[in-house]
Amino acid sequence: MAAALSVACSKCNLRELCMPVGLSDEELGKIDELVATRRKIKRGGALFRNGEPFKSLFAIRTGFFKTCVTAEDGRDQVTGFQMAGEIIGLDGIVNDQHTCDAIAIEDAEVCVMPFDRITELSREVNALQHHVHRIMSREIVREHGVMLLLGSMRAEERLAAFLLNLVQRLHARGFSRSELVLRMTREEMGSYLGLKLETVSRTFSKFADEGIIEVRHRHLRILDADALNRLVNPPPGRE
Amino acid sequence: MAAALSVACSKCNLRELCMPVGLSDEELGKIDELVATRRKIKRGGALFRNGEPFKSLFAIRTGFFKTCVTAEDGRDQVTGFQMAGEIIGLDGIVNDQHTCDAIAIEDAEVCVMPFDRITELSREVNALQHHVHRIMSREIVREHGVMLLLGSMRAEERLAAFLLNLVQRLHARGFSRSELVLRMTREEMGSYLGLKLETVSRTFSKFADEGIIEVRHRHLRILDADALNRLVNPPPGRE
DNA sequence: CGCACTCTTGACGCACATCAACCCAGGTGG
DNA sequence: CCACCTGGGTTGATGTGCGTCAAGAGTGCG
Repeated sequence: MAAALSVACSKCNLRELCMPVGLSDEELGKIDELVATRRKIKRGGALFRNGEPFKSLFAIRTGFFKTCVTAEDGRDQVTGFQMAGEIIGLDGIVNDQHTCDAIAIEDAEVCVMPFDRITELSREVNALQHHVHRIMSREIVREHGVMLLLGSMRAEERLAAFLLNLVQRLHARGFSRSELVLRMTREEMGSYLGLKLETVSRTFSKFADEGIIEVRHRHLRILDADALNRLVNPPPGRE
Repeated sequence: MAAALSVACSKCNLRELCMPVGLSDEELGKIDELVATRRKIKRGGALFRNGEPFKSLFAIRTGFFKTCVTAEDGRDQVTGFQMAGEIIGLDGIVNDQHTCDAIAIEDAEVCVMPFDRITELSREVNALQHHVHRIMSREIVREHGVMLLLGSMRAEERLAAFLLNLVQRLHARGFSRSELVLRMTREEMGSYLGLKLETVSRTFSKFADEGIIEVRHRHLRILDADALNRLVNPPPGRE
């Protein structure tokens, strides 16, 4: 019943990111049956779209996604950027259909995990059950943070928070703590941050002038992470 | 083991709001053991606070809550308003501690559902398992909507969307489709909507001038729901 | 009755949006 | 290999929606 996959979950180097830890050998064996198949998505392609029936969650193996919701009048809002090891598709569970678009912003590959397999297995494997709960809860908490950002931060603070979050996640995947390649356009960042692309661009330039970062197109180097941190959490003294 | 409660879940008139539907008698009996106890919270009191250990989810029986996250520098952001039948506390699951404050904005009573009972029982009762997933997914989708609102709507659109959402939820609980009492202050609405209280007040006045609503303090009557709808989803023709 | 809190309204300022011109890099085809 | 084109990015000038500051009215609780 286990599909012939190039790499089983139990052997995957992203395991600690998307799977529960501390499983017995028997449980690991079961977990390997979670992933039914893999799917490759070209840059610009959709993993799923608003309105499509929900059947599976997806674990990102390689590549980068954005998710966006679209208002009926066409305005849209990027709700998140997802990278390797992250789970995508949770929005579809409530009504058995997806409520946002997931678009690859670079060539990507995902592990397809049929949701009914997940529910079945999480009745047997407690760690998996807890893991599913944690992933959903984490997403809720992340969105709380975005609401704080959108609701009460200024442009510089938003961008600083965004950059810090990005490098932190990349660092957890073995990349540099100070250097990164922006996978998304200024417009996509702006949409996520509730800003226009010109404002994003200007704010980058301002940070660069102040010696906080170095930007060349999509290559970004953080020179003064403390300065960014101070922007996000203004220093004690004025409130 | 079942606590002596005034009203069992199986007999509760809010059952269809917070519990799964279509249970067998046997399952209903089990569900009745979910609620360990009840807790009353006075207006202004906290159900839980950021940093407190997470043990239970709460189903609101009566009253009204707000949840807010607080940045390290004191800025805070209302992330939602919750009413009877809604579940609160999902943010605590990831790290076994709450990451926001839940404050009663009017005298309230909640059903305390220990999370380990929930996980245990949802291994036996598939409908409960699915229900938990749906509740969390619904919260994620709701927050997507808030992000759209905060990221790309103007003040009037935000307030219109907020009012429509409120009456719709109240209507689902048997209240009027056009008349409501605002349980929260202008400042709390503002925080939720990413606006200052003066802007909220002015926008109310503007709506009233235009004959869309009638406001007297916290009593609000919607005179022209279509006008509000048009604000949220601008009519086809200009985009 | 009086105090504290909430709400309203006005005047003014600013952060960000808008509009517009231009640059740059990469891909394509002759 | 170069000319061209297209999409992404930067930067400046100008506009405006909402924030800020301030004064005062209404409401309800002790």
